[in-house]
Amino acid sequence: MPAAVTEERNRLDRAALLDAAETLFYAHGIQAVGMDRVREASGLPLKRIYRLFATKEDLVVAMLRHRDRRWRADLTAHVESVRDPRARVLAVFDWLAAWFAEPGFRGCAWINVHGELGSSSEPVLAEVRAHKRAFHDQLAAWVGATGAPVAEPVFLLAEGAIVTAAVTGDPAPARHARAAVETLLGCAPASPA
Amino acid sequence: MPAAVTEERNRLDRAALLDAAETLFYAHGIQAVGMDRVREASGLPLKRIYRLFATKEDLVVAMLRHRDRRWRADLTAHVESVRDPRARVLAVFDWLAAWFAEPGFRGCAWINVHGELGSSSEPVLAEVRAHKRAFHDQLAAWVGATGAPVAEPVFLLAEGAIVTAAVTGDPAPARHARAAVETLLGCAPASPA
DNA sequence: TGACGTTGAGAACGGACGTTCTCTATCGTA
DNA sequence: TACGATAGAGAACGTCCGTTCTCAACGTCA
Repeated sequence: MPAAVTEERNRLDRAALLDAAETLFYAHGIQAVGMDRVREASGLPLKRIYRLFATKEDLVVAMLRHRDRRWRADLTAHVESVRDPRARVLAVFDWLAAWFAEPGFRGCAWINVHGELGSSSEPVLAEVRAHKRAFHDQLAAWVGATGAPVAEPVFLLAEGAIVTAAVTGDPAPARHARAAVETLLGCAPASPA
Repeated sequence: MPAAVTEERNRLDRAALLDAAETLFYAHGIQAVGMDRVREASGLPLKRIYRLFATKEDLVVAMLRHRDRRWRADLTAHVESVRDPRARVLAVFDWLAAWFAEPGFRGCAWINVHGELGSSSEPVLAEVRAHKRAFHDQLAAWVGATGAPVAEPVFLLAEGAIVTAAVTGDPAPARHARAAVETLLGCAPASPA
């Protein structure tokens, strides 16, 4: 069998596996989902799964990276379809509002996994921090383009809206955060610490 | 044995058990801590534990309620030692900053447990929502006393600061949130949606 | 065609979990 | 002192987990 064909098959199986793992782990948490359910959902034999990822921890890390790429690409596509810098920042919160209203929304996958596993897995913790830093830096760049020095509070409002929408099951926090961001962008306060 | 003595013993054992459970569950998560570790840490025989709480889920719910009482009482004591309404709201974020800097800080116990168990346990979910609503309402009362209609964003900034401090391990979000709250309290915007 | 490396399907393994049971010791009461 | 209910210590039970192993089927190349 040509190596190129094997490679292509691995690529497709990896994608199917990561999609199945993401759906299950996001919906139920990591420890509540056994590898057998991942096998069942992905349609891949357990042996192949373990050849693609040596341990469940490896699969979790890869799943988080997979989700990170898609999540940030979707957000960026939505936000950067807008031209005006202030409107861009507000568009972040419109995107959040739409996300919160999706069926099956269960908050931030990275915050959830951090709450569940804590610091018991160094690679997972690193992945969580990498995602949050990437989101923070991206948001800070969009806020920076408006000239208002309010990147930190805008980030905190986004994070607060995500966890609050998750816990309450109500998408309203996106509206509240958006209104506050409008105020902050318009206030031009002395630069914060 | 007089009933009163038995009652008193149960009360003391319950308190020791809830303290031990809180420490373990907060540090490592719910599913990662077996009942045997709770027994070891509390010094109580397994049989007595199961007479006080019929299932692990019952223990988790009671532990969350126990922590809720202490957490909100500590916060309230700190905040209400201040007189000026605006200073009271800012004192919330000073208290958060001190909490974030404590050794062993691992974020909000209720958000963590929600992320871990999701909606797989109805009683736990209810306890999480009850805590968040109580904190929200308390904070809204303090913000309301300043006359500024910014209860929602102040709450979201607090939540965002808690999760961000937990994930990054850095207490700085408390300062950033505090600075933003000062701005919001001073801005007097048109009342938000 | 025939030998062989690799695969798929699922059983098997070792351990951990929540919960219950056994057995002995203890204590209050007569 | 003798007895019955209760408590403590920990073994035991049934289940589930992550991971590995077995074994039959298959496709590939001499």
